[in-house]
This record gives sequence, C-alpha cells and structure tokens, in this order.
Amino acid sequence: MQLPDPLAELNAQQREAVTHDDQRPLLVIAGAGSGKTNTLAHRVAHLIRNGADPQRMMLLTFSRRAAQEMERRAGTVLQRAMGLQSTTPPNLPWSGTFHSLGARLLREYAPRIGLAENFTIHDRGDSEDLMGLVRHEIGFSEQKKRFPLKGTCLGIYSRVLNTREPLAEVLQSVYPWCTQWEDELKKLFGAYVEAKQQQNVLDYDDLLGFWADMMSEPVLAQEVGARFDHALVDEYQDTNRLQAEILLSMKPTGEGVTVVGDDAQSIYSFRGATVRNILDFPHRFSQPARVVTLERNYRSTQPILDASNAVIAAARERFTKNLYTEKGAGAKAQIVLVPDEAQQARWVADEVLRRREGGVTLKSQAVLFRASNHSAPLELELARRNIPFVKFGGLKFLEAAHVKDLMAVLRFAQNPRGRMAGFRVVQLIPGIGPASATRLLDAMADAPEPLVALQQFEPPAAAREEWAAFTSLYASLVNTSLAFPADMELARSWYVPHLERMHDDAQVRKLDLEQLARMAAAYPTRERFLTELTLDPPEVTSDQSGPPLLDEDYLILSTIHSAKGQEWKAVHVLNVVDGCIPSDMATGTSEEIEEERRLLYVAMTRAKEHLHLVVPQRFYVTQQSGGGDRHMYAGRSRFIAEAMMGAFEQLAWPQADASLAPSREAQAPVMSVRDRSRAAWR
DNA sequence: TTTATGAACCTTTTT
DNA sequence: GGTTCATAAA
Repeated sequence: MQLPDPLAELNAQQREAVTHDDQRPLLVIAGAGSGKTNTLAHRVAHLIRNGADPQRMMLLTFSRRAAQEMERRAGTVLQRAMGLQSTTPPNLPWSGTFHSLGARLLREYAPRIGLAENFTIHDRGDSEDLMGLVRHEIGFSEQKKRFPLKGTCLGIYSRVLNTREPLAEVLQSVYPWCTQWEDELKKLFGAYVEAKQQQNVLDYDDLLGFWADMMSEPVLAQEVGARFDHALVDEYQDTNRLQAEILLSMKPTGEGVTVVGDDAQSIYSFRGATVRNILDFPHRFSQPARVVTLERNYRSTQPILDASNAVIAAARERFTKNLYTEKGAGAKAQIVLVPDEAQQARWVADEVLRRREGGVTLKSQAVLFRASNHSAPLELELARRNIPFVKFGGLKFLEAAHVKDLMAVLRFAQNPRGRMAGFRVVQLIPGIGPASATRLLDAMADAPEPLVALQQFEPPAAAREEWAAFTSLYASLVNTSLAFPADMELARSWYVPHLERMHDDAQVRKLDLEQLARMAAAYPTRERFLTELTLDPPEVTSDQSGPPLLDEDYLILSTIHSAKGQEWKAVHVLNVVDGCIPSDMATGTSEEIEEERRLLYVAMTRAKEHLHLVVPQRFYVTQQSGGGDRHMYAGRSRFIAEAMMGAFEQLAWPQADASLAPSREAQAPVMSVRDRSRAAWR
C-alpha cells in the first residue's frame, strides 16, 4: 500500500526544518502564523519515524497546553504517515515547561543532590509571603527610610537568578531606586534562601537554579544529558539566560537540539527573557547551528498582514522577516473609535453577535486586552446580554482565598516543615492567631518528628475542641494510608464548616472547591497534584456562573500574553490607546516600549480574517493622588502612526458627529441618591 | 492574644 | 472591588 507522503503539505522551508538530519543544532526562525507548531509536530513525528525513542525526547514548550497540542498533532501526523490504526498519540513523557521538567528531575535526583524528596513548591504568593516574613524578622520592615516591599524584593531576587547578572547590575538597570539597599538585600536574600532550605520548600527560581547547579557537576551532567537524544524548545525567544544555560549544559555539542522562535514576538522580558538567546544561539554550541526561516504565513489575510507588518516595521531593532501569504484579499484591519469604555463594551458585544449571525461561531472569536482588568466593563455587558464567555489570564483560580486554604491543608500534610502552608492552615481554627501559630511551627521545626510535636501542642483554651478535630485530620493526612484523592475529600469536609463560618458567599466558594476536587481526580498522587497545579495552574478564572459546558459555544476573552500561539477568525483588541498599549507602567525605558510594540503585534497577528482595534477616546483612570477617579482623554496608541493609517480602515461609532457628545445612557438616570439615602435608614 | 472594624491601597503581563 | 494593613475592643 502506498502511504501518503507526510511532507507533501509542507513548503520548502518547513520541509528543510523537519528533515534536518545532521548533527548540528537547528534554529528555526518562525514568523507569526507560519505553521510553527505544525512544523515542530512534523519534526517530532519525523524523528520518531526514523527510530528516535519518544521516551528520550525532551520537549520544552511554553505551557503544558502547548505540549499537549504538540503531542496531539505529532500523533496525527505519525498516524497518517505510518498508517497506524491506533488513535493514541505518541507518549512523550518528557514534555512540559522548563519548570515542570526541572521539578521532575530534581525530585528524581533528590537523594543525590541533597534534597528531601517530599519538597513542596511555593507559588508566587507563598514566595512573597516568605520573603516578607524574613524581611520582618531581620528588622528591615521598621527602617526609617523605606525598604523595598516584599514583592519588589522577590522581583529583584528572581531577576538576579534568572538573568545571572550580579545584584549591583540588576539594581542599576532595573531597580535604580533600590541601589542604596544593596548590602541589606544581600543579607535578606541569604536569609530567604536559608529559610527555604529549613522548610524544605523550593520556589519557581529554585527549579531552574538547582537544575542548572546539578548540571554543573560533570558526573550528573553526563548522566542526565545522556538520557535524552533530542531536546526541542518552542517559543525560544521567551527563555531567559538561566534556561539557555541549562540547555547548553545538557547538550554541549548541540547535537539533537532544535529551538523555534520569533524575535518579533518576544514579550516576556519582564520575567528575564532575553532575545539574545535566539540571536546568539547559532554560535553557543561547539559547532555552529543551521538556521531555517519560515516566512510564509498561513493564518491571516493579506490586509491583516500588511497592517501587522507596518506596526512591527517601526521596531527599533529586529530581524527582518517579510511575512507573506497566498490567502486571497480580505477586509482591511479596522480602527474603531468609540466614545468611552462603556461604549466600547457595547460595540464589541454588537460586533461579536453580528459576526455570529454571519456564521462565525463565538469560539472562533476572541477579545484581547493588555491587562486583565481591562475586560471588566465588557464582562458586565456580556453577562447582561447572556453571551457566554471564558476568560484566560489574570487572577487565577488558585489565588482565591478559599482555594488556597484547601491547598495549604494538603501541602502542610505533604511537607510538615513548610511553614507558609502551616501558618495559613492553623489560623483557620478559631482561637488560634499568629502568635499561637508561630509557637506551634517553632515547636515543629525543632522536633525530629513534626507530627508528634503537633499532637503534643497545647492550644489556647478557646481552641481546644477544634484543635482536637484538626490533629486527627492532620494525622490521617500525614500517614498516607488513604488513597489520593480520598484525603482531598477528608480535608474538604474538615474545611467546609470553617468556610461557612468565615464567608457569607460560602455557597459560591464551595462550587470552586468541588471543581478543585474534580481536578484532583485526574492526578495519580497527592504530590503530583500539588506540584503540577502549582507549576501549571488552570488558566480559566473561577467564575460565578461556572465554566460553560464544553460543547457550548462561548466567546474567548484573553490577555494578550495568554493569547500567545493561538488564532481566531475574528479578533477584537480593546483599549488600543496610549496608557494601555503601551501600558503606562511600562514606558520607562525604550526596551520596555519596544516590548509593548511587539505585544500589539502579537495581538494583531492572532487574527485570521477580521481584525478590529478599538480606541475609546475617553476612559477612566483611578489615581491614588488627587482623591478620586477622573476622565482622561487618550490618543490612539503611539504604535499606529499616522503614516500607517493607509493599512487600516477607520470608523467611528456611534456616527462621528455624535461621538463626543454624552450618550443617551450617560444622561439617563442610573440610580437615585434619594432612594438610597432613604433606604439607609429603613 | 485574638478578632472585629475601619482605612488605605493599588491595581501588567507569567513560571 | 478586593485585599491588606492598622487600630481598637473583647
């Protein structure tokens, strides 16, 4: 039987990237929409077809979702190419983010590198809290002059680790207002590291840092490196120096290394990512790399591409790529002027429904925005009109207080030396506050058997009864006689009464806990559940109405950052206004501004057929000084210069002459202060 | 020492 | 609009 040639659907450059077979490392510069994922999937399939062992492939992608998508598509390609009947995708056990693979390796090698195997992982919030605690303990919270806040301290620490720059340099370039505190910060970070080790916890940065440290030991480097024949990295423009070092130490010759990226889409430098990684890649290994550039765009129509190209062409520095497409002409990208944010919400809702009438499902439309709170007015409008939507990015499910509480119970059981979890959990018990909690945790830290210390602890009299209930819960959680997720159920039944006592809206919050319990069921062990949920939190925010059913149609709302790698038929970008894009939080240096420009470019290139940039001409800002909210008049984003307007179609809504007059809604009474003042005394 | 109440605060993006 | 921080009362 003649099998179809799996490469037939690829263009020449893609084929070159897929079939690259010599020992040199491979760099694929892939423009937006150039079939990057497809190419990578084909490459994975190609390697497997030629005998590569999927167990010995490391696939580093930006998110777990990206990894799953990759496995799925590689599976489809393989199936077609080999005529396999089975529909199961190849099992790629080593695919995930740098952080998640780091966690797995460290767990596995823990005994040999001086770690306890049951370490738990701090998320951003825990790390900040611990930093704050240490900061307080060594007396920096009571300085006469203001010492940087805990979040800033963690930011500095993290940046030093991820960029591998000396503290002094980081302070100079990114935190110039903190340079006077260099010595104190050094001392603080030393104490912070000490605290983490005593508590047997790792933070995000440790997952990379310890991995890199482990690889600096030649015996281990050799051993780990030899486990993998291939290492493929997606979104390479968003990796940082530390990640590049890890890759280099795993595969010093570059043999079997493939990285894919697009310098024009680098949008994570705030996290220490550097475009230099992709620029320097060709000469980082002991042999030069082969470079393949994908320029043909398969996603967007020519007019959308023209507008996007115009925006990115103004970038200060970039690798010239000229995206082209053979898709037929379509509608020009639109710039839509609306009077204010409320009208913007109405316009978008109208437009979304209009498109749906035209046959574009809600799911194939997306609304993108710079910061997650930008979508608030739109969310109200959508709710009012019963348009279902799912929002990505922004406040995470796991950041809700009640979800953190329940997770902390499990984490405290998993790692009894983790103070942050314990501190949180025991204060749920009425009668126990910070002082008693500290006394308990100190006793546990000093004891050889933390569980025994906890059982022997004398709680304040007011807490005695509840304390007994807790100790028995804790004991059964620590002795993992229960199969996961049965212990989750146990913890939940202990926590729910506390939840009801503390929150008026306990009903809504209980739904979230049920959701959490359902999620837990998908993991084999408690350890895996805790680790993976911390490293790869569910992106959907908790929503009072609950997530729509999977088969239902719903609109996508997403931050631009979370929209990375995705595409939709119609894309609406909110607040394309100076102050939002670029964010006025990020107009300090020209590097920051350049990154904001790329952000707009990323947003625009998500669109396949219809692209709308909405410009509210007036919007609210809440300013801390000046005592209240005020209106601001803002112009179109500086990234769309007058000279580029030829690539856009501009329209105003409502009709131009009315655009600056107050709308009907603005004049209609929305409330009665008199009713309210009367009601206040009723 | 704990808890209840009030005031201030601050709002980017993510592993 | 929500949480965190400070102060006062139990």
